Amino acid sequence: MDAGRIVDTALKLIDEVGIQALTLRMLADTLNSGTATLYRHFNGKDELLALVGDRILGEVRVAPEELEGLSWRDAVTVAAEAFYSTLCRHPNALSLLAAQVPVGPNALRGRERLITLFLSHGFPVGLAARAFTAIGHYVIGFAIQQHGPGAPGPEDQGQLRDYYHSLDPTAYPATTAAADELTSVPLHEEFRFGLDLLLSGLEQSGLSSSPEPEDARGH
Amino acid sequence: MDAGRIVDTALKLIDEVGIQALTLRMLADTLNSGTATLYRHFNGKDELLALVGDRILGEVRVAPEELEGLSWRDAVTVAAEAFYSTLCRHPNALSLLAAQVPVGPNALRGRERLITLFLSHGFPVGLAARAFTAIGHYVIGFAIQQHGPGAPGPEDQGQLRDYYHSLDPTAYPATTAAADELTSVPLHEEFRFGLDLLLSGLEQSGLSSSPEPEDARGH
DNA sequence: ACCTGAACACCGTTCAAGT
DNA sequence: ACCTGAACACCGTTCAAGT
Repeated sequence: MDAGRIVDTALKLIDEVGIQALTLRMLADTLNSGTATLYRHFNGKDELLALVGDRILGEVRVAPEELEGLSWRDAVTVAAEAFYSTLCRHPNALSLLAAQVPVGPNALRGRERLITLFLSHGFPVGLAARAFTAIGHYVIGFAIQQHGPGAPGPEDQGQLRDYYHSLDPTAYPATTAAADELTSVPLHEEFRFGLDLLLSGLEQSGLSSSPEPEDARGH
Repeated sequence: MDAGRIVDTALKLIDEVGIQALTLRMLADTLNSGTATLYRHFNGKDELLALVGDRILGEVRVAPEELEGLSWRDAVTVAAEAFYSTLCRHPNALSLLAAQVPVGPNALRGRERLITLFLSHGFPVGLAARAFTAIGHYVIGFAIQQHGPGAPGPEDQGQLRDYYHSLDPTAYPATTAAADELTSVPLHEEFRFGLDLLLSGLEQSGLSSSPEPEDARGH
């Protein structure tokens, strides 16, 4: 029994039953072992969960060829979309990526690639670092809030709409007026809307300072 | 013993010892009561924690006069800053606001006010709803990732910088080059950077559609 | 009617005892 | 040297028994 198989099994169980329901006994049973054996490979549950978090980041795959010839804006969009769609594949495990600056090997690799992307398109290092932080936080934060445990799934959007509509229109005129718009937009579109806002803002901030608007969109 | 006092005490304990360490026994002891009594007021720990989350949202205070005469961009900035600074006051409780669309009374009040703000400045209802979602998710997502449990506090930024610097510059050229920039920017400034990107993007998206650029900045 | 001591099934973690 | 059964202190939750 190697550490990798334990982490893989833990992620699979979390995907199936949720992170609250994952138990070291359950994990040990699935591996035909005992809980005490797990402690030979990890210092405790927290350390194991951190490795599961990095394991998820390792699933993000963007082939270098995919980004070739793209403008920085299109390239960042492709990378952010790949990141987001990976996170959506593990809604039950998302909370593992909150509440800490990920420093596992896969987190390092992803950070390196995105910062490199900005630098290679002429962003000064300070702007590249802050753009990375803003976009990284946005992607993870959005995924956690829309897909995390307890969040209404696509089929619960209807319930949320009914709830907004059931409010007193005198007390909540704006919310009831926007009820349909708040609940009808597909989550992926909602994600793209905010991402595009960030990138438009970044594009604009570049006009007054340094990053090249060379390599313009659409080829 | 009323429900409000239980929620207040729970939040105080979470602020002090963290959300993982909060125990119903600890909470009951602090209230000079027993755990079974708590179940007379809440269906279980999850329901109690949801109320603590809404209790935090109730701390966000923005006086209507503060927003008077401001451009929509400045008004949204004031509101987002007030929201963010409230969240920063309860770092140990932030995870309560992730992973669900908040629908408590204070969440409703805040949503109503921000959507009203957009509508009153001429945003079409669809754009107002998506702008609300994007900004709300950004504020909460950013706060959780920078201040949540396990996240390095300001004093740990130095440790993170040392860690980035200790990496092999051949394997991680961009990360080591950006190490100082990734760890030296004050968190509040980093928050403002991303918020400004979102608002700039929103401003730009308005130019090609409908929201009035009337009420221009700076008065 | 309202409260609660004591129990229940379960958790993460440890360690002496096995192989 | 590596594994693990059984125990430890603790958790959220329940309910019969108290007032």
